[in-house]
Amino acid sequence: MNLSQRRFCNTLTKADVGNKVILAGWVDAFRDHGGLLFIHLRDRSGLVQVVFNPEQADAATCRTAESLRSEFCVAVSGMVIDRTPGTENPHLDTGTIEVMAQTLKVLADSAPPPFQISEKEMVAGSVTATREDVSEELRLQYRYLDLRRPSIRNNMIARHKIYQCARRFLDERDFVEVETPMLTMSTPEGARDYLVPSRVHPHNFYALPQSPQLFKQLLMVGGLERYFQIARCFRDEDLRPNRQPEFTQIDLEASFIDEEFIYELVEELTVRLFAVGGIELPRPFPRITYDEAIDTTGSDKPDLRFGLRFVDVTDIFSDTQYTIFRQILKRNGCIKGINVKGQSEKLSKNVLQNEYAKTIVPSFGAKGMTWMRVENGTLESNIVQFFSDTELENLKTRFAVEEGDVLLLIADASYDLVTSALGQLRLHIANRLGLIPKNSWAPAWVTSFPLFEATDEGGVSSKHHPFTAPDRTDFDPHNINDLLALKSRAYDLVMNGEELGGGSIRINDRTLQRKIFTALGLTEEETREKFGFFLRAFDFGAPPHGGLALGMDRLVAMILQLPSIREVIAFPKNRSASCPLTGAPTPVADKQLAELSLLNLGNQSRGAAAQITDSISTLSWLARIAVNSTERPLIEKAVAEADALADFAAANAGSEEPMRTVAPPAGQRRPGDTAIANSAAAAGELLKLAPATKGGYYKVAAVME
RNA sequence: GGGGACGUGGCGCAAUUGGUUAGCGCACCGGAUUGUCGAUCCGGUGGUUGCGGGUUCGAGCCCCGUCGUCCCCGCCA
Repeated sequence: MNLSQRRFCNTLTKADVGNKVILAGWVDAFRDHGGLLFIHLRDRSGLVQVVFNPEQADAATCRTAESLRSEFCVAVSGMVIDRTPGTENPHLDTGTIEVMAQTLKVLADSAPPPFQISEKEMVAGSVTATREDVSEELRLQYRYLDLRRPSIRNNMIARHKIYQCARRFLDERDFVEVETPMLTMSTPEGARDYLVPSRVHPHNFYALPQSPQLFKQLLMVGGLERYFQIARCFRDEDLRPNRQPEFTQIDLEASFIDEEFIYELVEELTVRLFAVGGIELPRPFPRITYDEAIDTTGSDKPDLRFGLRFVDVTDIFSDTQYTIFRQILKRNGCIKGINVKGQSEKLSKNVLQNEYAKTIVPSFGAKGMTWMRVENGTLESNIVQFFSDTELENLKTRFAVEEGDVLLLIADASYDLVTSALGQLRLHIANRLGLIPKNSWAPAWVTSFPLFEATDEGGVSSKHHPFTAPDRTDFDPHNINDLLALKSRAYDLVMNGEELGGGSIRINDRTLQRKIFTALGLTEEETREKFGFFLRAFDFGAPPHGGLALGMDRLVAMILQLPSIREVIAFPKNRSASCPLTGAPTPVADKQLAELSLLNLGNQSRGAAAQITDSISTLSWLARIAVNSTERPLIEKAVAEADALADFAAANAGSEEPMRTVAPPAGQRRPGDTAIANSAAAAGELLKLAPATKGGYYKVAAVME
């Protein structure tokens, strides 16, 4: 059998009847009727039924066929024939024909798979047929078997088609696909980096890119004008269901363009990508400002598939007698609510008061929730008696209430808290009551983000990244309020309450960039150290440019209407960022560590003195406390004494089990009853050796916090 | 980093709430079976209940620890 001439199972049709074909694939199912024997042969394309009939095939072939088991890899040659009337299988694409086997070759036998690979319900088309629910851990451990399952395999193929669609389109629009380095420089801002130690440069590290951000901007300085890349990105953060430590972005950047160019380009791209999945997106994509999104949905990635928009009712209660509201308003708070139209039957008094007001809404961070139901044309609730007729009438008008409506209000002194809690409540209610229409798609551009957000230390940090252009340049980099009022030329593409991607128009002006770094509290020196190579590029005629990145994993999962991005990634990692298939990450041999200068094996290349020096450097680094030259000999002495004591203890310990503590654990108190401040603290010298300060605070190691 | 849940043959689950020899379905193995397609029928193998301690006459079940997985929050410029 010449396998290179084989046909794909699912491509066989009535037109092939009478032809001899060669097939290869895996045994999906077999049914031995004693003599007559059927198998479903599966390859990448799908299934076809192969029949072994002792009257058609020789005895040896039939004997081999009897030994077949699930997942044996086989090659078959035979004649395509019409199925006898009454034996067609309407649930199989190839159900009107079958292949009468002539020869059979077992290419590889198979151990029983750890879980069922055949998705028989696809064949049966029966509502009662459900695939076994296999734990995802097991699926990932045997991902190569999981990938044989038609649904996962089809996800991979669909992803491929989406990629090719993106490439074709961007090529049409004159974008150049360029690869940027995987081994690059650690950037201090943003998420945690994955670090790669350098063997050639001891104690130096590469970082895996969190995104190609700096490089794609350098490509613009480099005159490529239009760049894209399907780029792998790495972030060492804790995982969430739809987050992976390595993920894929379709990353693009263009010169001499503005926001409108990006909106047009990415809308067209997105529409084409969704069309691959047979989804027609509504156009044009609406735009909503960040402020409006927060004000009406409580989210910067609003789910616009359904209503439940926030209505502000703060002014209605300006003179209220209701104590809770009055106190909140006295503190400059606000009151917002949503009208859940015609759902009072599903939201009983009990559910509203005991579930929502007492449990669910507090879990969203709000202190409480006020609810009112429209019954017989009036507002009913547990606290309605505290409100004046005018207040109630105003509420009815403001929310345009009708019989059966339910009003849910959240009030708090903090605007952010009200919008955040009400936003979560909005989603909770919509999910619970099934208010989100199926098969609906609500793309939107979110624009005019704040450029900065306040940090805990009293400064500001970039909301997007420090290279994002602000909407105006006449700000004072030292005035926090001025900075927080700045908008950025950033934009996010959101769909159905998920962020598909985002980007911005970048800064290409040196002076402005420097001003931004000043605002971020970075000194000239820090800036040079962190971004020197990057800023230098902007001394040489950097063109105006901007771009965007789309999260491909989420995008593909959404197009294929799958809940998890792990279904569209060939070899995903689990929640603890490890790979159940390979076991990565794994320990490595000491020798390997030593070669990377990550471990001192204590060989002849380093003496004992060098080791002490090293451990003091390590301690100093761990504690983030500088050790100056006068202190160093003292600390060396102390460490040496501690080592000696440890050796002495080890030598005299005998067979005693080591103890964690010599004294029973108990609360320890300093003697006396008056507070004593450390004199060094009073003099402001307690942390004078801390190597870095920011916003008037000392930076200390996480272990000290 | 904080909180919650789970862990029982290869897989998915049960075990009347601490009481016989830990059951069931699928898978697997053997046999029967010439039109099945979730084939069917008959028979069979397979478990130190994640691991380590403890309480008890007795632990799958209770307690402590540990490992692993999942969910929520923090985190994710």
